[in-house]
Amino acid sequence: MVAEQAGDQFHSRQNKLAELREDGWAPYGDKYRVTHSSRQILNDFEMLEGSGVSFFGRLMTRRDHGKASFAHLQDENGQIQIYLREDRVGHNEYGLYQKLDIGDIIGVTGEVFKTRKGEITVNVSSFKLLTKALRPLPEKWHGLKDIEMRYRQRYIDLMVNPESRRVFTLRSKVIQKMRDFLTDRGFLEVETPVMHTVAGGATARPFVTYHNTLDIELYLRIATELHLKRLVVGGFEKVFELGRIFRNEGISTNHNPEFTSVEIYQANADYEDMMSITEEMVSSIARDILGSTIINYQGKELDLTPPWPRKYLIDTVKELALVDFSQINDDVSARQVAAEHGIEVEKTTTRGEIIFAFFEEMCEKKLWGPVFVKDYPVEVSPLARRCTHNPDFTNRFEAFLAGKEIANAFTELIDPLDQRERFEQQVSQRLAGDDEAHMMDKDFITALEYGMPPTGGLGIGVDRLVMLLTDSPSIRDVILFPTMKPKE
RNA sequence: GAGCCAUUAGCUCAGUUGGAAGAGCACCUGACUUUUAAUCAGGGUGUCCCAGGUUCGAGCCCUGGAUGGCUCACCA
Repeated sequence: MVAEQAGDQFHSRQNKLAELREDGWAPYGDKYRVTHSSRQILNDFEMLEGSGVSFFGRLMTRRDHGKASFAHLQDENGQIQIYLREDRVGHNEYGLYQKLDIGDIIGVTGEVFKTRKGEITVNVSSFKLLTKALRPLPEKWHGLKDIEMRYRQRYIDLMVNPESRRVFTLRSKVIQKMRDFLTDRGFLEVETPVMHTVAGGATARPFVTYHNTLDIELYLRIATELHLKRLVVGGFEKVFELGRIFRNEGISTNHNPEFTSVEIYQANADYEDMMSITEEMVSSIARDILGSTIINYQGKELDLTPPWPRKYLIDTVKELALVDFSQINDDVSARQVAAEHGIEVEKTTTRGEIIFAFFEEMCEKKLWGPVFVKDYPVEVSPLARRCTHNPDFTNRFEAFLAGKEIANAFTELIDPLDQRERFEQQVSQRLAGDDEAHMMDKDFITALEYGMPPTGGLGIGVDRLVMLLTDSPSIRDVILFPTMKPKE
């Protein structure tokens, strides 16, 4: 026997792989005929005790006792113990078993029983190696803690950290419930382009790409809004799109360059209707998945039970930033107040932008919520309808949960002339150097000129909602493969 | 982009004042037919993130860099 390469479990396993092949075992096998999963065996033990079962899983632990051995096999939903004896499986197969490593995937067949200590176990009559693992698993007791490796090599995280599997299973259920909630209410799920010639629907910097044969630059979408509204123009009265959007901006515990949003549009509706949808959808998802509308996030309680309070943005600023903008009615005095509070302004900054800046900088994080903050300044809401009795503000709201903005919605702006002016305002900001300002979308204006019914629209940040429901502190904990810099 | 922190064995981590690189699990050798963080006997398997520097001597001190985390900035 060749001496082991010192210190290298990878090479040790490669040697075993070669030995297995020499001995005629196939280290990468065909599918195994299974009858049960680990969970089914554990759940139906009363019924299955004494009868034969077949299942497969990854070898996670083993306790060898000479001519017998205990081990745990893990499949998608759990682990179950197996018991092997040489006099049962045969000398040859037991020899194979002794060459197995933790991490290998095997299929087993045997009878269900309970050990002296009371653990449901399968007494193996035969087994088959399905997949040889060449790399060792992280430690069985502490799991994989290295955050960087958990993100970069999520497959290891999923193998050894049940909590991680729970988070992503729950994420999937949240999205499923969202779909059910909307389709049950007559919303039509649609798919609109991911590659845009004009990146619109939000104030954000887009990713730019290039189409060879068309010889044009294309943008990855920063929102689904403008295409969905075109569909409302076209006559679809209730639509939604659940999908990935991309923003070429900073990365933080609340921002990933690609993330998932759901946007919902309903004809002949307004932002009050969108508030109802938001609070009903979020609370019903929590109730269905977590069993309660009162959840815990990072050690604090968050009561999602509807109705959620509604507060005017200007009142929120008055309350939390202690500035009463109802008494400050022109740009000049607003800029003066901003300067007094250390909020940066330029000569052209307007009262509305300053009110919004006060809100973002001094109020948002204090909003544990849930709360709907409503009626935003028109300058920062270029796609929202103006309030009937105050054209400086719009019928827009954002929903805050645990200090995070999770929804943004408005009564949509359907007046094509006003929309054109708003775009022109954005374009002039863009020319002045604001590369996050909106671009002119002429076709969208044309669509509005054909006539869009009064419409309510809503966008929800799915990742942030999943963070709340899974009690995850970072958005990277709820995205399977978060954006990372290459290591080398 | 800035500040702070982290990076040591496959994994989780210790490493004192600058003086011969450690533990547990994993792994390797052997024993063991109901164990379960199995046990028992033996074995340390390492680019101390990278590159320089100071020093008789650097995991430790200094400079620069990489990646990650947190905070801030940025950002619907």
